[in-house]
Amino acid sequence: MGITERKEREKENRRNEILDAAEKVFFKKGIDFSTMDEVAEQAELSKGTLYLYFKSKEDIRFAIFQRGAAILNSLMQKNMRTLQTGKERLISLGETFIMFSRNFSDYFRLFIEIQTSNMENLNIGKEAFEDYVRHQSPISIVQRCVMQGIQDGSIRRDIPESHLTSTLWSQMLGILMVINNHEHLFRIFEIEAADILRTHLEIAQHGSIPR
Amino acid sequence: MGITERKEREKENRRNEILDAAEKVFFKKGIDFSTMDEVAEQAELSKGTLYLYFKSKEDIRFAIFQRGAAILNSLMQKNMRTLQTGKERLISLGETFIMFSRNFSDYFRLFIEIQTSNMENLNIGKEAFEDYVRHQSPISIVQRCVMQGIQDGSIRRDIPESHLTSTLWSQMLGILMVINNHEHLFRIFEIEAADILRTHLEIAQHGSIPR
DNA sequence: TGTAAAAATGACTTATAGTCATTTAATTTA
DNA sequence: TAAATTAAATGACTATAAGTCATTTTTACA
Repeated sequence: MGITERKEREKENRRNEILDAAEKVFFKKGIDFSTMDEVAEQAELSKGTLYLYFKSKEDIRFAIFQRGAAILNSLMQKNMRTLQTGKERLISLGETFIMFSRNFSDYFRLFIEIQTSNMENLNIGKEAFEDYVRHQSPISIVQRCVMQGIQDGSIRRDIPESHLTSTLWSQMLGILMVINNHEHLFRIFEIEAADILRTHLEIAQHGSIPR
Repeated sequence: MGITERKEREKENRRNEILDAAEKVFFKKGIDFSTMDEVAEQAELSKGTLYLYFKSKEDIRFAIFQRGAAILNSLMQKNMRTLQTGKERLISLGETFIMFSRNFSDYFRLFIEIQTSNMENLNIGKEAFEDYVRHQSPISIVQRCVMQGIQDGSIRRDIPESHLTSTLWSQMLGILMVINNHEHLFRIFEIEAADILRTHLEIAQHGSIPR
């Protein structure tokens, strides 16, 4: 029964073609200023067909986000590999983010947009979301690093691992968010993205009060 | 010539009536699920009139945000007053945020939504935005505390004040954002909002690596 | 009380996400 | 292989809601 398999493959391909088209359109004009008709035209399909493969415009957006998240994920895994301590690995995660924001700026912007929106009421399939959290979300990597750091003594052991993980992750998200869409702060404070990132890594390690 | 003044007062009142109505509608159903027609009906005005007082739906949303920001601002000022060091005052700012999120949850949610959106392309008047940044935004209070803390020795002096300010502010925003709209993290990690806040204050002071 | 200016109205325009009855293509069956 | 069944694709259509503007109503004032 090779037909069912071929059909499945073709369906997957069509899905990816639609995502390719949507990426082209969305990244060029911005998602909010792009229409489903434009995506359909770029994909050389009718609009109705888009809705056979995706539940909604937001569903497409989330699928593109997942592509970016997968890239980020593998970058993190790779950059971490040679490092020893949990602390070193956590720092490398931060640096990977910076690299990602430079080399994949479209994906990065979308990543931050999705992460900073209320994920509870995204109009997307539950499965897609569950899949992301379990397999692509960087927070699971952060968690592993924190656990390791607590083990190897490079991270404080007097704070519960879950508290530390979610706090470090949240702080980092805040930093990325500001870098991504609060350019006015840079103007007002006359600082650069790199300053804020460096300072964040410093404070997350050593705190802001004198030793 | 008391007439011009009365007219001005009436205009201001009308504006506030519209905001009252919009708050009622928006906070009840959620902004995205509320229509301008509903706001008009609640305000007992026609839709066209709304647009004589506000540029757009987003402009109304931003004006409501400003109301909340003004409340938050005065709470911060008040709670800070009796405290001595910059460090103590910074901590009190964090606690005020928590209090605000509990006692003014609708304003808080909107505050986070606006702060975490890309403020550059909000469809609002430049003046409204400038006014906010200059007079209501909590970041200016943070900055004063940081400066004071550096002076009085309760905050590290080896990091430029502007870097420290924007970093601490960004971290706090990230924490608030996650608390506000990443409930799934709480489920997955089995933690509470209070845990993450407490941990954040601890790390922002003393860092995450062992002393 | 007549007129000019200001404020308010709501029917209308515009824009776009999402639907669904219909058509076209592929696959199975007799 | 022709007919029948199933799957895929279409695009005109619907629904919704933001924002506009010619017209009407109200107010100010001579």
